[in-house]
Amino acid sequence: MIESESGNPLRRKLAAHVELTSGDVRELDGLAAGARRYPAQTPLLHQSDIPESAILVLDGFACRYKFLPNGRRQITAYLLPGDLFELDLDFRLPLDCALGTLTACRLALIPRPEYEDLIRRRPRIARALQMARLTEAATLREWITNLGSRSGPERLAHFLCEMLLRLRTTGLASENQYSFPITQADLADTLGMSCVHVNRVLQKLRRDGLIELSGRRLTILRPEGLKSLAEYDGSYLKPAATPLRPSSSDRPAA
Amino acid sequence: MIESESGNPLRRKLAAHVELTSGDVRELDGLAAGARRYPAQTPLLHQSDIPESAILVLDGFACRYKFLPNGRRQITAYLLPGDLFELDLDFRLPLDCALGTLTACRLALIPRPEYEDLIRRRPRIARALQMARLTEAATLREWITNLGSRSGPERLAHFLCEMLLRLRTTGLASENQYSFPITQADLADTLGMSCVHVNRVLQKLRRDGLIELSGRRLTILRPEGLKSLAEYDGSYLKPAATPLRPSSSDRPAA
DNA sequence: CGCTGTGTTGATAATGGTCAATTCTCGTGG
DNA sequence: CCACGAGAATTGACCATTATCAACACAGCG
Repeated sequence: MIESESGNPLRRKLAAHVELTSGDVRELDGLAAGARRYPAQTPLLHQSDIPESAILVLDGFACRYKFLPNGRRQITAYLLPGDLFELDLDFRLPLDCALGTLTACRLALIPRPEYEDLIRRRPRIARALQMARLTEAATLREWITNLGSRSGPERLAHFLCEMLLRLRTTGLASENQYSFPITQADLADTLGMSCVHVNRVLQKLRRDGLIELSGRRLTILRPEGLKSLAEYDGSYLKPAATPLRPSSSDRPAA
Repeated sequence: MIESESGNPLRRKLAAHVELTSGDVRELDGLAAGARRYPAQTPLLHQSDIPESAILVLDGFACRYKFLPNGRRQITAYLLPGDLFELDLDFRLPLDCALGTLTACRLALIPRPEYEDLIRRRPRIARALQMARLTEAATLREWITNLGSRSGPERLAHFLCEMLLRLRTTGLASENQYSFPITQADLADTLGMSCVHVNRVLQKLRRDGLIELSGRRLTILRPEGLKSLAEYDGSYLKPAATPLRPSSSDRPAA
Protein backbone atom coordinates (compact mmCIF):
# COMPACT_ATOMS: atom_id res chain seq x y z
CA MET A 1 0.00 0.00 0.00
CA ILE A 2 2.75 2.38 0.97
CA GLU A 3 4.82 1.00 -1.87
CA SER A 4 2.28 2.08 -4.43
CA GLU A 5 3.42 5.63 -3.84
CA SER A 6 7.15 5.18 -4.23
CA GLY A 7 7.23 2.24 -6.60
CA ASN A 8 8.15 -1.27 -5.62
CA PRO A 9 11.48 -1.60 -3.84
CA LEU A 10 13.03 -3.86 -6.46
CA ARG A 11 12.52 -1.19 -9.02
CA ARG A 12 14.09 1.36 -6.72
CA LYS A 13 17.07 -0.90 -6.18
CA LEU A 14 17.67 -1.78 -9.81
CA ALA A 15 17.26 1.79 -10.94
CA ALA A 16 20.41 2.50 -8.96
CA HIS A 17 22.38 0.12 -11.18
CA VAL A 18 21.04 0.64 -14.68
CA GLU A 19 18.78 3.02 -16.49
CA LEU A 20 15.37 1.42 -16.82
CA THR A 21 12.87 2.09 -19.56
CA SER A 22 9.26 2.76 -18.72
CA GLY A 23 8.53 -0.72 -20.02
CA ASP A 24 11.03 -2.17 -17.58
CA VAL A 25 9.46 -0.24 -14.77
CA ARG A 26 5.98 -1.43 -15.63
CA GLU A 27 7.25 -4.98 -15.72
CA LEU A 28 8.94 -4.68 -12.35
CA ASP A 29 5.95 -3.11 -10.70
CA GLY A 30 3.83 -5.88 -12.16
CA LEU A 31 5.80 -8.46 -10.21
CA ALA A 32 4.38 -7.15 -6.97
CA ALA A 33 0.86 -7.96 -8.12
CA GLY A 34 0.34 -11.33 -6.50
CA ALA A 35 2.10 -10.46 -3.26
CA ARG A 36 1.06 -12.18 -0.06
CA ARG A 37 1.74 -11.69 3.62
CA TYR A 38 3.73 -14.12 5.74
CA PRO A 39 4.17 -14.06 9.50
CA ALA A 40 7.56 -13.78 11.18
CA GLN A 41 9.75 -16.89 11.43
CA THR A 42 8.01 -18.70 8.58
CA PRO A 43 10.03 -21.30 6.68
CA LEU A 44 9.63 -20.78 2.94
CA LEU A 45 12.07 -23.23 1.38
CA HIS A 46 13.93 -26.08 2.98
CA GLN A 47 17.51 -27.04 2.41
CA SER A 48 17.81 -29.38 -0.61
CA ASP A 49 14.48 -28.23 -2.01
CA ILE A 50 14.51 -27.45 -5.70
CA PRO A 51 12.78 -24.10 -5.91
CA GLU A 52 10.26 -23.38 -8.62
CA SER A 53 9.64 -19.74 -7.86
CA ALA A 54 11.81 -16.73 -7.48
CA ILE A 55 10.89 -14.72 -4.40
CA LEU A 56 10.74 -10.97 -4.25
CA VAL A 57 10.77 -9.28 -0.87
CA LEU A 58 8.44 -6.30 -0.82
CA ASP A 59 8.31 -5.69 2.88
CA GLY A 60 9.98 -7.11 5.98
CA PHE A 61 13.20 -9.08 6.41
CA ALA A 62 13.78 -12.61 5.18
CA CYS A 63 16.96 -14.65 5.28
CA ARG A 64 18.90 -17.65 4.09
CA TYR A 65 19.96 -19.96 6.89
CA LYS A 66 21.30 -23.37 7.73
CA PHE A 67 20.54 -25.63 10.62
CA LEU A 68 23.43 -27.72 11.88
CA PRO A 69 23.06 -31.18 13.38
CA ASN A 70 24.24 -29.73 16.70
CA GLY A 71 21.17 -27.53 16.84
CA ARG A 72 22.81 -24.23 16.04
CA ARG A 73 21.43 -22.10 13.24
CA GLN A 74 23.51 -19.86 11.03
CA ILE A 75 21.99 -17.10 8.96
CA THR A 76 24.03 -16.61 5.81
CA ALA A 77 22.24 -13.72 4.13
CA TYR A 78 19.55 -11.14 4.71
CA LEU A 79 16.92 -10.48 2.08
CA LEU A 80 15.65 -6.94 2.51
CA PRO A 81 12.84 -5.23 0.62
CA GLY A 82 13.91 -5.03 -3.00
CA ASP A 83 16.02 -8.18 -2.75
CA LEU A 84 15.23 -11.11 -4.97
CA PHE A 85 15.80 -14.76 -4.28
CA GLU A 86 16.71 -15.90 -7.79
CA LEU A 87 16.41 -19.19 -9.61
CA ASP A 88 19.28 -20.51 -11.61
CA LEU A 89 18.35 -20.92 -15.20
CA ASP A 90 20.45 -23.71 -16.56
CA PHE A 91 20.45 -26.11 -13.67
CA ARG A 92 17.98 -27.09 -11.07
CA LEU A 93 20.21 -27.47 -8.12
CA PRO A 94 18.94 -28.43 -4.71
CA LEU A 95 19.29 -25.51 -2.32
CA ASP A 96 22.33 -25.43 -0.13
CA CYS A 97 20.42 -23.54 2.53
CA ALA A 98 16.93 -22.82 3.68
CA LEU A 99 14.92 -19.66 3.22
CA GLY A 100 12.53 -18.11 5.67
CA THR A 101 11.14 -14.89 7.04
CA LEU A 102 12.59 -13.17 10.06
CA THR A 103 9.88 -10.56 10.52
CA ALA A 104 6.40 -10.40 9.05
CA CYS A 105 6.87 -10.02 5.31
CA ARG A 106 5.08 -9.20 2.13
CA LEU A 107 6.47 -11.43 -0.61
CA ALA A 108 5.78 -12.00 -4.28
CA LEU A 109 6.42 -15.48 -5.64
CA ILE A 110 7.46 -15.45 -9.27
CA PRO A 111 6.97 -18.82 -10.99
CA ARG A 112 9.90 -20.10 -12.98
CA PRO A 113 8.40 -19.58 -16.47
CA GLU A 114 7.46 -16.02 -15.69
CA TYR A 115 10.89 -15.40 -14.19
CA GLU A 116 12.71 -16.83 -17.20
CA ASP A 117 10.55 -14.77 -19.46
CA LEU A 118 11.38 -11.60 -17.62
CA ILE A 119 15.10 -12.24 -17.94
CA ARG A 120 14.82 -12.93 -21.64
CA ARG A 121 12.58 -10.06 -22.55
CA ARG A 122 14.26 -7.39 -20.45
CA PRO A 123 18.01 -7.19 -20.99
CA ARG A 124 18.38 -4.14 -18.79
CA ILE A 125 16.71 -5.90 -15.91
CA ALA A 126 18.84 -8.98 -16.49
CA ARG A 127 21.90 -6.79 -16.40
CA ALA A 128 20.87 -5.12 -13.18
CA LEU A 129 20.16 -8.49 -11.59
CA GLN A 130 23.57 -9.69 -12.68
CA MET A 131 25.04 -6.72 -10.86
CA ALA A 132 22.97 -7.57 -7.81
CA ARG A 133 24.39 -11.09 -7.89
CA LEU A 134 27.92 -9.72 -7.91
CA THR A 135 27.33 -7.54 -4.89
CA GLU A 136 25.62 -10.46 -3.20
CA ALA A 137 28.77 -12.53 -3.60
CA ALA A 138 30.89 -9.62 -2.38
CA THR A 139 28.62 -9.40 0.64
CA LEU A 140 29.17 -13.08 1.41
CA ARG A 141 32.91 -12.50 1.38
CA GLU A 142 32.47 -9.50 3.61
CA TRP A 143 30.51 -11.62 6.06
CA ILE A 144 33.26 -14.23 6.09
CA THR A 145 35.68 -11.48 6.95
CA ASN A 146 33.35 -10.15 9.60
CA LEU A 147 32.88 -13.53 11.26
CA GLY A 148 36.51 -14.52 10.96
CA SER A 149 38.35 -11.37 11.90
CA ARG A 150 36.31 -9.12 14.13
CA SER A 151 35.40 -9.09 17.80
CA GLY A 152 31.80 -9.06 19.01
CA PRO A 153 31.30 -5.30 19.13
CA GLU A 154 33.06 -4.82 15.80
CA ARG A 155 30.96 -7.55 14.19
CA LEU A 156 27.71 -6.10 15.37
CA ALA A 157 28.73 -2.59 14.39
CA HIS A 158 29.68 -3.83 10.96
CA PHE A 159 26.36 -5.54 10.52
CA LEU A 160 24.43 -2.45 11.56
CA CYS A 161 26.43 -0.32 9.12
CA GLU A 162 25.69 -2.73 6.29
CA MET A 163 21.99 -2.70 7.09
CA LEU A 164 21.98 1.07 7.05
CA LEU A 165 23.53 1.28 3.61
CA ARG A 166 21.38 -1.45 2.14
CA LEU A 167 18.14 -0.07 3.52
CA ARG A 168 19.05 3.36 2.26
CA THR A 169 19.22 2.26 -1.35
CA THR A 170 15.51 1.53 -1.24
CA GLY A 171 14.67 4.54 0.86
CA LEU A 172 13.92 2.48 3.94
CA ALA A 173 16.51 4.16 6.09
CA SER A 174 16.99 7.84 6.67
CA GLU A 175 20.42 9.36 7.15
CA ASN A 176 21.03 7.42 10.34
CA GLN A 177 18.04 5.47 11.47
CA TYR A 178 15.88 2.61 10.35
CA SER A 179 13.25 0.18 11.46
CA PHE A 180 14.99 -2.84 12.92
CA PRO A 181 12.55 -5.48 14.15
CA ILE A 182 15.13 -8.23 14.56
CA THR A 183 15.21 -10.46 17.59
CA GLN A 184 18.40 -10.72 19.61
CA ALA A 185 18.27 -14.47 19.07
CA ASP A 186 18.24 -13.90 15.30
CA LEU A 187 21.11 -11.47 15.64
CA ALA A 188 22.97 -14.17 17.51
CA ASP A 189 22.44 -16.62 14.66
CA THR A 190 23.60 -13.95 12.26
CA LEU A 191 26.77 -12.95 14.04
CA GLY A 192 27.79 -16.33 15.36
CA MET A 193 27.45 -15.48 19.00
CA SER A 194 25.18 -16.45 21.87
CA CYS A 195 22.18 -14.27 22.41
CA VAL A 196 23.29 -13.36 25.90
CA HIS A 197 26.43 -11.99 24.38
CA VAL A 198 24.50 -10.13 21.72
CA ASN A 199 22.58 -8.47 24.49
CA ARG A 200 25.74 -7.37 26.24
CA VAL A 201 27.39 -6.13 23.10
CA LEU A 202 24.30 -4.11 22.27
CA GLN A 203 24.51 -2.56 25.69
CA LYS A 204 28.11 -1.68 25.14
CA LEU A 205 27.30 0.12 21.92
CA ARG A 206 24.55 1.97 23.75
CA ARG A 207 26.79 2.85 26.68
CA ASP A 208 29.37 4.17 24.26
CA GLY A 209 26.74 6.45 22.80
CA LEU A 210 27.00 4.89 19.37
CA ILE A 211 23.45 3.67 18.91
CA GLU A 212 20.01 3.86 20.39
CA LEU A 213 17.75 0.84 19.97
CA SER A 214 14.30 1.06 21.41
CA GLY A 215 11.09 -0.40 20.23
CA ARG A 216 11.92 -1.73 16.85
CA ARG A 217 13.84 1.27 15.63
CA LEU A 218 17.59 1.75 15.47
CA THR A 219 19.18 5.16 15.58
CA ILE A 220 22.85 5.55 14.94
CA LEU A 221 23.91 8.40 17.15
CA ARG A 222 27.51 8.66 16.02
CA PRO A 223 27.78 7.25 12.51
CA GLU A 224 31.49 7.91 12.20
CA GLY A 225 32.06 6.29 15.58
CA LEU A 226 30.19 3.18 14.58
CA LYS A 227 31.91 2.98 11.23
CA SER A 228 35.35 3.36 12.70
CA LEU A 229 34.67 0.73 15.35
CA ALA A 230 33.56 -1.62 12.58
CA GLU A 231 36.33 -0.49 10.24
CA TYR A 232 33.45 -0.29 7.84
CA ASP A 233 34.06 0.26 4.15
CA GLY A 234 30.83 -0.07 2.24
CA SER A 235 32.36 -0.07 -1.22
CA TYR A 236 31.42 -3.72 -1.72
CA LEU A 237 27.78 -2.65 -1.77
CA LYS A 238 27.88 0.23 -4.18
CA PRO A 239 30.27 -0.91 -6.83
CA ALA A 240 31.48 2.23 -8.55
CA ALA A 241 31.77 0.51 -11.89
CA THR A 242 33.78 2.23 -14.52
CA PRO A 243 31.35 4.51 -16.30
CA LEU A 244 29.63 2.96 -19.28
CA ARG A 245 29.88 5.95 -21.51
CA PRO A 246 31.89 8.91 -20.36
CA SER A 247 29.63 11.91 -20.51
CA SER A 248 30.80 14.96 -22.38
CA SER A 249 31.47 16.75 -19.11
CA ASP A 250 34.05 14.13 -18.15
CA ARG A 251 36.71 15.71 -20.24
CA PRO A 252 40.18 15.20 -18.78
CA ALA A 253 42.16 18.38 -18.16
CA ALA A 254 44.94 19.10 -20.64
CA MET B 1 54.52 -31.20 -17.44
CA ILE B 2 52.72 -33.69 -15.30
CA GLU B 3 49.43 -32.22 -16.45
CA SER B 4 50.17 -33.07 -20.05
CA GLU B 5 49.43 -36.65 -19.18
CA SER B 6 46.09 -36.23 -17.46
CA GLY B 7 44.81 -33.10 -19.18
CA ASN B 8 44.62 -29.71 -17.55
CA PRO B 9 42.77 -29.61 -14.26
CA LEU B 10 40.11 -27.17 -15.44
CA ARG B 11 39.10 -29.61 -18.10
CA ARG B 12 38.93 -32.38 -15.52
CA LYS B 13 36.79 -30.25 -13.28
CA LEU B 14 34.36 -29.09 -15.94
CA ALA B 15 34.00 -32.55 -17.40
CA ALA B 16 32.39 -33.50 -14.11
CA HIS B 17 29.62 -30.97 -14.71
CA VAL B 18 28.83 -31.16 -18.41
CA GLU B 19 29.73 -33.32 -21.35
CA LEU B 20 32.47 -31.63 -23.34
CA THR B 21 33.09 -32.00 -27.04
CA SER B 22 36.57 -32.65 -28.31
CA GLY B 23 36.56 -29.04 -29.51
CA ASP B 24 35.80 -27.87 -26.00
CA VAL B 25 38.59 -29.99 -24.63
CA ARG B 26 41.09 -28.66 -27.15
CA GLU B 27 40.06 -25.15 -26.24
CA LEU B 28 40.43 -25.76 -22.51
CA ASP B 29 43.80 -27.40 -22.87
CA GLY B 30 44.86 -24.46 -25.00
CA LEU B 31 44.32 -22.11 -22.07
CA ALA B 32 47.22 -23.66 -20.22
CA ALA B 33 49.59 -22.67 -23.02
CA GLY B 34 50.99 -19.42 -21.64
CA ALA B 35 51.22 -20.62 -18.07
CA ARG B 36 53.86 -19.15 -15.79
CA ARG B 37 55.24 -19.96 -12.39
CA TYR B 38 54.78 -17.76 -9.33
CA PRO B 39 56.42 -18.15 -5.96
CA ALA B 40 54.45 -18.65 -2.76
CA GLN B 41 52.83 -15.64 -1.11
CA THR B 42 52.80 -13.54 -4.27
CA PRO B 43 50.14 -10.85 -4.57
CA LEU B 44 48.45 -11.04 -7.96
CA LEU B 45 45.63 -8.53 -7.75
CA HIS B 46 44.97 -5.86 -5.16
CA GLN B 47 41.67 -4.94 -3.64
CA SER B 48 39.86 -2.38 -5.82
CA ASP B 49 41.89 -3.33 -8.87
CA ILE B 50 39.87 -3.78 -12.02
CA PRO B 51 41.14 -7.07 -13.40
CA GLU B 52 41.81 -7.49 -17.09
CA SER B 53 42.63 -11.17 -17.10
CA ALA B 54 40.91 -14.26 -15.86
CA ILE B 55 43.30 -16.48 -13.96
CA LEU B 56 43.41 -20.24 -14.21
CA VAL B 57 45.17 -22.20 -11.52
CA LEU B 58 47.07 -25.12 -12.97
CA ASP B 59 49.15 -26.03 -9.99
CA GLY B 60 49.44 -24.92 -6.38
CA PHE B 61 47.02 -23.07 -4.12
CA ALA B 62 45.94 -19.47 -4.55
CA CYS B 63 43.36 -17.51 -2.58
CA ARG B 64 41.19 -14.47 -2.27
CA TYR B 65 41.84 -12.43 0.83
CA LYS B 66 41.25 -9.13 2.53
CA PHE B 67 43.49 -7.10 4.74
CA LEU B 68 41.79 -5.19 7.53
CA PRO B 69 42.98 -1.87 8.88
CA ASN B 70 43.73 -3.62 12.19
CA GLY B 71 46.34 -5.74 10.46
CA ARG B 72 44.45 -9.01 10.39
CA ARG B 73 44.08 -10.86 7.12
CA GLN B 74 41.08 -12.96 6.20
CA ILE B 75 41.17 -15.51 3.42
CA THR B 76 37.75 -15.78 1.83
CA ALA B 77 38.28 -18.47 -0.77
CA TYR B 78 40.80 -21.02 -1.95
CA LEU B 79 41.58 -21.41 -5.62
CA LEU B 80 42.79 -24.92 -6.25
CA PRO B 81 44.11 -26.40 -9.48
CA GLY B 82 41.26 -26.33 -11.96
CA ASP B 83 39.68 -23.26 -10.37
CA LEU B 84 39.24 -20.14 -12.39
CA PHE B 85 39.22 -16.57 -11.21
CA GLU B 86 36.59 -15.16 -13.56
CA LEU B 87 35.97 -11.73 -14.98
CA ASP B 88 32.51 -10.32 -15.00
CA LEU B 89 31.37 -9.59 -18.50
CA ASP B 90 28.93 -6.74 -18.26
CA PHE B 91 30.53 -4.58 -15.63
CA ARG B 92 34.06 -3.78 -14.69
CA LEU B 93 33.76 -3.70 -10.98
CA PRO B 94 36.69 -3.00 -8.73
CA LEU B 95 37.60 -6.11 -6.78
CA ASP B 96 36.21 -6.45 -3.31
CA CYS B 97 39.19 -8.51 -2.28
CA ALA B 98 42.75 -9.24 -3.24
CA LEU B 99 44.10 -12.30 -4.97
CA GLY B 100 47.40 -14.00 -4.33
CA THR B 101 49.24 -17.28 -4.21
CA LEU B 102 49.60 -19.30 -1.04
CA THR B 103 52.06 -21.86 -2.33
CA ALA B 104 54.21 -21.81 -5.44
CA CYS B 105 51.78 -21.90 -8.36
CA ARG B 106 51.58 -22.41 -12.06
CA LEU B 107 48.98 -19.98 -13.42
CA ALA B 108 47.61 -19.09 -16.83
CA LEU B 109 46.44 -15.52 -17.34
CA ILE B 110 43.61 -15.27 -19.81
CA PRO B 111 43.19 -11.77 -21.23
CA ARG B 112 39.69 -10.38 -21.23
CA PRO B 113 39.07 -10.56 -25.00
CA GLU B 114 40.18 -14.16 -25.14
CA TYR B 115 38.08 -14.99 -22.11
CA GLU B 116 34.96 -13.34 -23.53
CA ASP B 117 35.54 -15.15 -26.77
CA LEU B 118 35.72 -18.47 -25.05
CA ILE B 119 32.43 -17.90 -23.25
CA ARG B 120 30.71 -16.89 -26.46
CA ARG B 121 32.03 -19.65 -28.67
CA ARG B 122 31.67 -22.51 -26.21
CA PRO B 123 28.22 -22.75 -24.69
CA ARG B 124 29.00 -25.99 -22.89
CA ILE B 125 32.00 -24.44 -21.22
CA ALA B 126 29.97 -21.37 -20.32
CA ARG B 127 27.37 -23.64 -18.77
CA ALA B 128 29.94 -25.54 -16.77
CA LEU B 129 31.47 -22.30 -15.53
CA GLN B 130 28.04 -21.11 -14.50
CA MET B 131 27.71 -24.26 -12.45
CA ALA B 132 31.10 -23.61 -10.93
CA ARG B 133 29.95 -20.14 -9.93
CA LEU B 134 26.93 -21.58 -8.17
CA THR B 135 28.98 -23.99 -6.12
CA GLU B 136 31.41 -21.18 -5.40
CA ALA B 137 28.59 -19.16 -3.85
CA ALA B 138 27.39 -22.21 -1.94
CA THR B 139 30.92 -22.64 -0.64
CA LEU B 140 30.95 -19.05 0.61
CA ARG B 141 27.76 -19.71 2.55
CA GLU B 142 29.27 -22.87 3.95
CA TRP B 143 32.29 -20.90 5.11
CA ILE B 144 30.05 -18.39 6.83
CA THR B 145 28.41 -21.26 8.63
CA ASN B 146 31.76 -22.72 9.49
CA LEU B 147 33.14 -19.51 10.92
CA GLY B 148 29.96 -18.59 12.70
CA SER B 149 28.82 -21.84 14.22
CA ARG B 150 31.68 -24.20 14.81
CA SER B 151 34.44 -24.51 17.40
CA GLY B 152 38.09 -24.57 16.46
CA PRO B 153 38.49 -28.31 15.98
CA GLU B 154 35.20 -28.54 14.09
CA ARG B 155 36.17 -25.65 11.84
CA LEU B 156 39.52 -27.12 10.97
CA ALA B 157 38.03 -30.55 10.40
CA HIS B 158 35.41 -29.06 8.12
CA PHE B 159 38.02 -27.24 6.12
CA LEU B 160 40.13 -30.35 5.70
CA CYS B 161 37.09 -32.32 4.55
CA GLU B 162 36.25 -29.68 1.98
CA MET B 163 39.78 -29.68 0.65
CA LEU B 164 39.69 -33.43 0.31
CA LEU B 165 36.54 -33.40 -1.78
CA ARG B 166 37.62 -30.51 -3.94
CA LEU B 167 41.06 -31.91 -4.64
CA ARG B 168 39.54 -35.25 -5.48
CA THR B 169 37.48 -33.86 -8.35
CA THR B 170 40.69 -33.06 -10.18
CA GLY B 171 42.45 -36.21 -9.12
CA LEU B 172 44.79 -34.39 -6.76
CA ALA B 173 43.70 -36.30 -3.71
CA SER B 174 43.52 -40.02 -3.26
CA GLU B 175 40.86 -41.66 -1.14
CA ASN B 176 42.10 -40.02 2.03
CA GLN B 177 45.28 -38.09 1.52
CA TYR B 178 46.57 -35.10 -0.33
CA SER B 179 49.44 -32.72 -0.62
CA PHE B 180 48.85 -29.86 1.79
CA PRO B 181 51.63 -27.28 1.72
CA ILE B 182 49.74 -24.64 3.69
CA THR B 183 51.35 -22.68 6.46
CA GLN B 184 49.75 -22.65 9.90
CA ALA B 185 49.66 -18.88 9.69
CA ASP B 186 47.66 -19.13 6.46
CA LEU B 187 45.36 -21.65 8.08
CA ALA B 188 44.85 -19.16 10.88
CA ASP B 189 43.83 -16.45 8.41
CA THR B 190 41.50 -18.95 6.78
CA LEU B 191 39.77 -20.17 9.90
CA GLY B 192 39.70 -16.94 11.85
CA MET B 193 41.91 -18.08 14.65
CA SER B 194 45.39 -17.30 15.91
CA CYS B 195 48.16 -19.44 14.57
CA VAL B 196 49.06 -20.64 18.03
CA HIS B 197 45.57 -21.96 18.33
CA VAL B 198 45.72 -23.56 14.90
CA ASN B 199 48.79 -25.39 16.06
CA ARG B 200 47.04 -26.70 19.14
CA VAL B 201 43.93 -27.71 17.27
CA LEU B 202 46.03 -29.59 14.75
CA GLN B 203 47.68 -31.42 17.61
CA LYS B 204 44.33 -32.33 19.02
CA LEU B 205 43.22 -33.84 15.71
CA ARG B 206 46.46 -35.78 15.63
CA ARG B 207 46.16 -36.94 19.22
CA ASP B 208 42.64 -38.12 18.48
CA GLY B 209 44.02 -40.21 15.65
CA LEU B 210 41.99 -38.38 13.02
CA ILE B 211 44.77 -37.05 10.83
CA GLU B 212 48.44 -37.27 10.18
CA LEU B 213 50.21 -34.19 8.87
CA SER B 214 53.87 -34.43 8.22
CA GLY B 215 55.99 -32.83 5.62
CA ARG B 216 53.52 -31.23 3.33
CA ARG B 217 51.16 -34.14 3.11
CA LEU B 218 47.91 -34.71 4.94
CA THR B 219 46.54 -38.16 5.63
CA ILE B 220 43.08 -38.57 7.01
CA LEU B 221 43.32 -41.62 9.21
CA ARG B 222 39.67 -41.88 10.19
CA PRO B 223 37.58 -40.18 7.49
CA GLU B 224 34.27 -40.92 9.20
CA GLY B 225 35.64 -39.58 12.46
CA LEU B 226 36.77 -36.35 10.86
CA LYS B 227 33.51 -35.92 9.00
CA SER B 228 31.41 -36.50 12.05
CA LEU B 229 33.48 -34.08 14.12
CA ALA B 230 32.96 -31.47 11.40
CA GLU B 231 29.37 -32.48 10.83
CA TYR B 232 30.47 -32.43 7.25
CA ASP B 233 27.99 -32.68 4.42
CA GLY B 234 29.67 -32.11 1.11
CA SER B 235 26.54 -31.86 -0.98
CA TYR B 236 27.14 -28.16 -1.58
CA LEU B 237 30.15 -29.13 -3.67
CA LYS B 238 28.72 -31.79 -5.90
CA PRO B 239 25.30 -30.51 -6.76
CA ALA B 240 23.27 -33.51 -7.83
CA ALA B 241 21.32 -31.50 -10.33
CA THR B 242 18.22 -33.05 -11.76
CA PRO B 243 19.41 -35.06 -14.75
CA LEU B 244 19.38 -33.22 -18.05
CA ARG B 245 18.14 -36.05 -20.19
CA PRO B 246 17.27 -39.32 -18.57
CA SER B 247 19.25 -41.96 -20.39
CA SER B 248 17.45 -44.99 -21.73
CA SER B 249 18.89 -47.10 -18.94
CA ASP B 250 17.17 -44.93 -16.35
CA ARG B 251 13.87 -46.67 -16.77
CA PRO B 252 11.87 -46.63 -13.55
CA ALA B 253 10.76 -50.00 -12.26
CA ALA B 254 7.10 -50.92 -12.89
C1' DC C 1 -4.78 -11.55 34.25
C1' DG C 2 -1.69 -14.76 33.22
C1' DC C 3 0.66 -16.62 29.04
C1' DT C 4 4.69 -16.56 26.05
C1' DG C 5 8.36 -14.72 23.84
C1' DT C 6 11.89 -11.39 24.41
C1' DG C 7 15.23 -8.87 26.84
C1' DT C 8 18.36 -8.48 30.95
C1' DT C 9 21.44 -9.85 34.71
C1' DG C 10 24.87 -12.51 37.51
C1' DA C 11 27.95 -16.27 38.33
C1' DT C 12 30.96 -19.52 36.43
C1' DA C 13 33.51 -22.09 33.00
C1' DA C 14 35.31 -22.95 28.41
C1' DT C 15 37.41 -21.32 24.45
C1' DG C 16 40.66 -18.88 22.20
C1' DG C 17 44.14 -14.78 22.02
C1' DT C 18 48.68 -12.75 23.17
C1' DC C 19 53.41 -12.70 24.28
C1' DA C 20 57.71 -14.66 24.51
C1' DA C 21 60.81 -18.19 24.30
C1' DT C 22 62.42 -22.46 22.16
C1' DT C 23 62.90 -25.92 18.69
C1' DC C 24 62.66 -27.66 14.11
C1' DT C 25 63.39 -27.62 9.11
C1' DC C 26 65.52 -26.65 5.26
C1' DG C 27 68.05 -24.17 1.97
C1' DT C 28 72.52 -21.63 1.41
C1' DG C 29 77.21 -20.83 1.59
C1' DG C 30 81.70 -22.02 3.58
C1' DC D 1 80.07 -32.04 5.55
C1' DC D 2 78.90 -28.59 8.65
C1' DA D 3 77.53 -23.88 10.27
C1' DC D 4 74.27 -20.54 9.76
C1' DG D 5 69.98 -18.06 9.25
C1' DA D 6 65.11 -17.52 8.15
C1' DG D 7 60.80 -19.04 8.36
C1' DA D 8 57.76 -22.32 10.45
C1' DA D 9 56.16 -25.09 14.23
C1' DT D 10 55.75 -25.76 19.12
C1' DT D 11 55.37 -24.79 24.06
C1' DG D 12 54.07 -22.42 28.47
C1' DA D 13 52.04 -18.79 31.12
C1' DC D 14 48.65 -15.62 31.41
C1' DC D 15 44.63 -13.02 30.09
C1' DA D 16 40.39 -11.61 27.31
C1' DT D 17 36.47 -12.88 25.11
C1' DT D 18 32.57 -15.43 24.81
C1' DA D 19 29.50 -19.45 26.09
C1' DT D 20 26.48 -21.58 29.33
C1' DC D 21 23.14 -21.87 32.89
C1' DA D 22 19.72 -20.07 35.57
C1' DA D 23 16.99 -16.64 37.30
C1' DC D 24 14.27 -12.64 36.67
C1' DA D 25 11.93 -8.51 34.40
C1' DC D 26 9.11 -6.80 30.91
C1' DA D 27 6.01 -6.33 27.00
C1' DG D 28 2.29 -7.52 24.08
C1' DC D 29 -1.78 -10.17 23.67
C1' DG D 30 -5.66 -13.46 24.18
